[in-house]
Amino acid sequence: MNVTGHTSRTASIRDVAAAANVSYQTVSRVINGHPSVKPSTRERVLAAIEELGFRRSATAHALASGRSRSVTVLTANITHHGYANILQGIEEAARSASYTMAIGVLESADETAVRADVQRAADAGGGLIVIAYDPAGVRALQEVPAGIPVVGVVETPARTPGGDLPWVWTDDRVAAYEATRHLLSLGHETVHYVAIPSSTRRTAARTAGWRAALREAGATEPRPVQGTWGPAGGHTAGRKLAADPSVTAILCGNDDLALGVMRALHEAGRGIPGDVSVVGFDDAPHAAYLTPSLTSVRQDFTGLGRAAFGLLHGVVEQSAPVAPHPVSVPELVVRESSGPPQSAA
Amino acid sequence: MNVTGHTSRTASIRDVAAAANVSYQTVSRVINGHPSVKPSTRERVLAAIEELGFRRSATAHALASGRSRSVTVLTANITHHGYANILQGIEEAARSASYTMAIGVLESADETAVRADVQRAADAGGGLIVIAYDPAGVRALQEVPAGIPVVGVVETPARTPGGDLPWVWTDDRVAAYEATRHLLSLGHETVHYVAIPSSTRRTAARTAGWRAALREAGATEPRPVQGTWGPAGGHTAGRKLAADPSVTAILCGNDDLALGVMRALHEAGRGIPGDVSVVGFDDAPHAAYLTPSLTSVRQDFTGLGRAAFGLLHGVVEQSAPVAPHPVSVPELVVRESSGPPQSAA
DNA sequence: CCTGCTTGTGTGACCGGTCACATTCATGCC
DNA sequence: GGCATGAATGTGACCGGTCACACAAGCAGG
Repeated sequence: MNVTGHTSRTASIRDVAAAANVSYQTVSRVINGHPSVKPSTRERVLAAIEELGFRRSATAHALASGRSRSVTVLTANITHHGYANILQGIEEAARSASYTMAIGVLESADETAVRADVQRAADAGGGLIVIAYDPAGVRALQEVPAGIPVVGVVETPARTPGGDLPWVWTDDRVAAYEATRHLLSLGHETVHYVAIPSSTRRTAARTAGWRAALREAGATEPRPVQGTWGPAGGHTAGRKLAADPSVTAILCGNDDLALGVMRALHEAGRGIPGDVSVVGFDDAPHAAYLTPSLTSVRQDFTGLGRAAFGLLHGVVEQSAPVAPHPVSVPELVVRESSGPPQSAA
Repeated sequence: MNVTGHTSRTASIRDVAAAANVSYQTVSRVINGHPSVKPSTRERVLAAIEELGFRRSATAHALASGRSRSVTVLTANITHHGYANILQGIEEAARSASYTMAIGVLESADETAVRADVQRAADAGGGLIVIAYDPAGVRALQEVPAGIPVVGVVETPARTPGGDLPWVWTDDRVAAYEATRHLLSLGHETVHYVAIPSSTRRTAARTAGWRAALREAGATEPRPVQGTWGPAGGHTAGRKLAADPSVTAILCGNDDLALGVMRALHEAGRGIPGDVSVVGFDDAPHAAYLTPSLTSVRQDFTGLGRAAFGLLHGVVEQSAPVAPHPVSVPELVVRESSGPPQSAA
């Protein structure tokens, strides 16, 4: 509110200086909390600031100081559970560090498109966080020009080619391994897997963990069924699996996929977990409320986002040592959708 | 990639000028596509730009020109279906207008907290879009200082107090009305309602539409049950409703709420839609894949987001006339979760 | 041939801050 | 008393662009 009635335009540092009868530099000192300003002067300046409704321009500050106090997050998606919660975590951490968060959505994995997106993000000036869970993200991470501080949220850490990269991740491999072991230990002969689209064909962490558990148990290794991110993909995959009576246990790359699979099984008249056990991934909010409730692997995406920002902050302020690290250990939450196979029941 | 091997620091307009042997102003003309530059000169400048890897600083551009080409979206949530898809729509539209999208999450509805958030967003310089579906958002919308271009995504348009405000919304009232009529026409005596937290106690559009349909049909009007945004709240509400055998039809403020309600009904041994019909709201991706699949009201949140940006763009460039408007008409999607009451079956 | 307009280009100021350095004045110490 | 020292404040340049205007050259018309 402007009590005096008319605010022509936002007041600048020099306007304040004039009003307080000091130099602009003194005003700068006051707003930056510099110690050597006489208390009486400070008072005067603060009064002028208040009176003129002065607010320091973030743009000018960024230009002059070189520090922009902003992060741009590059991601191929913002609506799915995992992505959205990572964003949430980044925002939380950013806000408490007085940073601003911008978002750039990678619409296509096409090389030139991604390059353009990365450039736009880089032009913004601040640091970058790239969610590299998919081909578009992976490519974006590669495409970031040198010299720009960047942190990657990745599926699997690379085998550190040239030193440590500022990356964060969760241990999906172990998570999938545990989930698969859970099903095997219930007595299932083997476990089928409906995969999320992965960042790179070869190193899908979840697939690897699943496979490792099967191999270790000497179980047969079915071909993973390729899914999408949403329930529709799960439904399609589920229909195929439902047609095969030998299938008694299915691990899904995420909870939406699991939902679609469960629906397909239901439509095919197969009971859960009576005929087929289903396990999801991520423990999205709805997993616990499905009928049957869904056994899943809980992931701390928000914490992952916070960690990503923390790492970036360290890089930018080059205070903290930059070390990549996984965040929390995923935790298996057993619910109604998984049980022993019928023959063993 | 830098083929020459070493990029000291990002080249400025004057570096390019020196390399091309022209004045910085000519470089400025080239990058802005000004017509009166001799083709040969333009070539030379472009070559220099390419060679030095010059990219115009968005910060400096914003400061000097006064236009920042950025939107900041203020919202209390980014993970729920509706909010996330609005963001998605805004981003799409923003990207195609070469705008940048920043997000500020309103953590609390507390007045001073909201004010601080709004200030931070305003300091960024660009336009503002406020999602005012909840108390925090509504307050934020009020708190935006005059002179800053802002568009509100609101639940219900105000009865235009002082002229038209730049707002967008969907017609939730009609949507809830239709959904309620659907249930009544199936033969239900009345319809219970589990509400989402609304922006203001009095003018919840969904509640109003529901109530209008009941009144029109001469049905009794049960007290709406207050829910939250997530399935947990629906579960709590559902337990109460499940305990009342007279309840045969429930309308839920969103699909997550409906999920929780369905779970509670199931736990209480009540069949859907045999004993109780359930209708959701928003038609989230999982609605179609639940068992039973959920009757819901489809909302075009992405389109709403795009419209919001379009309106803001019009305000900022003051080209298009600024008129508030609802976007699409919500559409009822009937699925398995709603049917005639048992007595009528 | 001079005026007048267009095309192509350069100069200086400015956007709203920060930074490095200069200056003034009051002390403290020898 | 003279001088180094630190506190308090001011000055000019600069960050990387844009804007308003000046200016030179080319070509038309009178």
